[in-house]
Amino acid sequence: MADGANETRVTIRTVAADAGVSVAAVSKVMRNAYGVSDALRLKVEASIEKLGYRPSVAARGMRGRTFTLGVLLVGIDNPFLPGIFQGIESVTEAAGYKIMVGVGAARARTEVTLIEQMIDNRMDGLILVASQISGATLEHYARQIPIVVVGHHEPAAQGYDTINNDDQAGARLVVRALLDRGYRDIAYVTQSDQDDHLADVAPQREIGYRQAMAAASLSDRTRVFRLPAHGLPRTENMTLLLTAPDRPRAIFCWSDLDAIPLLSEAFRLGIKVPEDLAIVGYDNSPTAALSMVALSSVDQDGPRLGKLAAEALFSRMNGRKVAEHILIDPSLIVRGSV
Amino acid sequence: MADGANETRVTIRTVAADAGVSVAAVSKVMRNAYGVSDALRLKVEASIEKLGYRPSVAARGMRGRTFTLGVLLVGIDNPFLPGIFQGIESVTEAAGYKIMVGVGAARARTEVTLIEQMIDNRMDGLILVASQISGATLEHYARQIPIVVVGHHEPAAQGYDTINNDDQAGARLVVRALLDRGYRDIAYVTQSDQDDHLADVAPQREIGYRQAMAAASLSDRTRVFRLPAHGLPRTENMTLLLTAPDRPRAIFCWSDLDAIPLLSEAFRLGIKVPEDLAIVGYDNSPTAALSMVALSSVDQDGPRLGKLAAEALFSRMNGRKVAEHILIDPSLIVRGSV
DNA sequence: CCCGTTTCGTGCACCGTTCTACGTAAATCA
DNA sequence: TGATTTACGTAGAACGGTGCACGAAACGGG
Repeated sequence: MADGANETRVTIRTVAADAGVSVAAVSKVMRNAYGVSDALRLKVEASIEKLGYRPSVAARGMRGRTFTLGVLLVGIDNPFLPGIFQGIESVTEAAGYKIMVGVGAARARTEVTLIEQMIDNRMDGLILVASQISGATLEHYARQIPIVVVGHHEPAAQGYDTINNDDQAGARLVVRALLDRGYRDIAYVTQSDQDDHLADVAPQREIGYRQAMAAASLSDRTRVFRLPAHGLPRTENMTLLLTAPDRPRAIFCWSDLDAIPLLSEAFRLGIKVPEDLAIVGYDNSPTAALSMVALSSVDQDGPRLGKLAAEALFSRMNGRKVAEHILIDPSLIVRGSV
Repeated sequence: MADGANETRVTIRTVAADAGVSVAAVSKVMRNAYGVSDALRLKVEASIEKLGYRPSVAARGMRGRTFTLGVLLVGIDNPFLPGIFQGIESVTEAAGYKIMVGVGAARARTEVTLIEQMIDNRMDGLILVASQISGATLEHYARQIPIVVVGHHEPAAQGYDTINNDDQAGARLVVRALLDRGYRDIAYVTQSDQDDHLADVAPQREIGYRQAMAAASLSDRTRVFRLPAHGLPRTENMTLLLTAPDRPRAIFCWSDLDAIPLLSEAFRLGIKVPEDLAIVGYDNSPTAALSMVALSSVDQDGPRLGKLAAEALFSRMNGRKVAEHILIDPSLIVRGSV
């Protein structure tokens, strides 16, 4: 079976033969290791250039490092991923590391498979973004490969690092901004997932929401709506929420991912924003910034999160054993929706 | 240097020792190769299960296949990628293949590096989505690994397959719909890239636009605006275009990626859509479907494209040598913007 | 009962790297 | 000048699998 394409590959041996040196010498040049004369280096580099030699990552991974990092993303269409990804890249590119991406589809099962896949591919380290995987499972894999987690709160974790924006603080920011503008009837809209960990961002934001409401002595006005995570009923539930007689005066939505459809649905129903209903989201997605959307949203500075994550991973790969848990401050971007 | 995590890995030898058989026997079981008794298989499978053994993709890749496909995406924030990706996954998952993603950032240089990266990682095949790489370069890599290209027209390519929606037809669809509604002063807005291949989708759509205008004897009304590909001047150019005294009456924009910001800018400037200006995009992104955006757009059925691409790749991996070039029909989704 | 086939399991030579250990020649020091 | 270093380059054993070639045992037909 299977070939479909072939052309004998240029290996380290081909180069060694061409340059008239040993395989080990070529290897040394590649890794710019100690004990290589300029003459040898030049000879080998010339052959490499001439033959277009590239070392096999697979083979290399069997002994040394692969200079490749794995990045596991929840999905491909989440608005806050591009920023984080870019932040990661800015660091890894400078360090000469390559990135391989896995797309987890927000299913823990898939994510686990991908992590194993990346370990099996001998990546040097892993960054998990908004992973659904439980803390215990993470500890398990963290024993096999350096791991840094973004968008998943596990402040007591020993084996891996976590980098997050302070979701609770972000939520408090939102509630306080709404209170400042005179809103009292503020509800929180969140996703309800079957396997909902407290570690996920949505529950964290809920905590912040409750804290801020309590601080304003509005605990009794606290209301939380949970949207089903998958399927069509999601939109229907939004419509229900928006057309209910006791519709809240202001909604803080866990993510732009839901805040934007919610806003759209409000628009369709002729509900005026913010005159009839104020809405605030989270993640400050590009769509929120569009002038006809103008959704206020919390910005968690994805590029910075990504950068910190990559740096943490590198320091961990270089031997740091004690876990690091970083929390950065989010900021609220106010637009027409409040 | 570097370890940060370790725990001696379960290898094929560990399993062999545990099951009391040879390494080769375990390998045979893994590959369900010929010549394995049920007794042996059971013994080995029990050990695999017990030890939680997973074969190393890297090691395996040095001789056999890795059962991993590489998918190269232009970027991470392009609205038409999720659909394609999902289509690919639907096929590969069923076939028991894993997917590893590379993100090309729309730079040919980066993309080339990623392709090599994937070849070096011994992926069994590659799907390139909206790649910027030239046909000649693709032929080169296609000799090393089976390749299928999506969103890049190269109908004469010999070494690899192309799967596309008919961009010319999609553009004609748009122009005809606008003509039907009485618009005559129809302009095309495209991105202008330094290395602009005719193979890319934007020039293809331009061809379709010109064809349809010519067919309506409106060649003299044909106008094409080119937005710079990178940097801030992009938005400024949009503003310029929208505030020009001879602003077109209708705009067909090469992609929602630009059509949506354009629409947003029009909104900000108080230009009424469609009363003062009609806009149509391409890719039918989720944002276009929002009720306050309501952008008409061409749908190219990403999931179908992805599915076809994956199927083509499999058939190529199974030995097909003659290239396949598939073109599917796009459809126009009409919304409030025309 | 003998001999040619199958069937099953094993030994071993790869695959393309890395890296330790070692030999040799040149450079440095006393 | 002889004894040490130091610098350079090379063998060769890993790494974790695959898959060919081979031998032994079981099978089956005449």
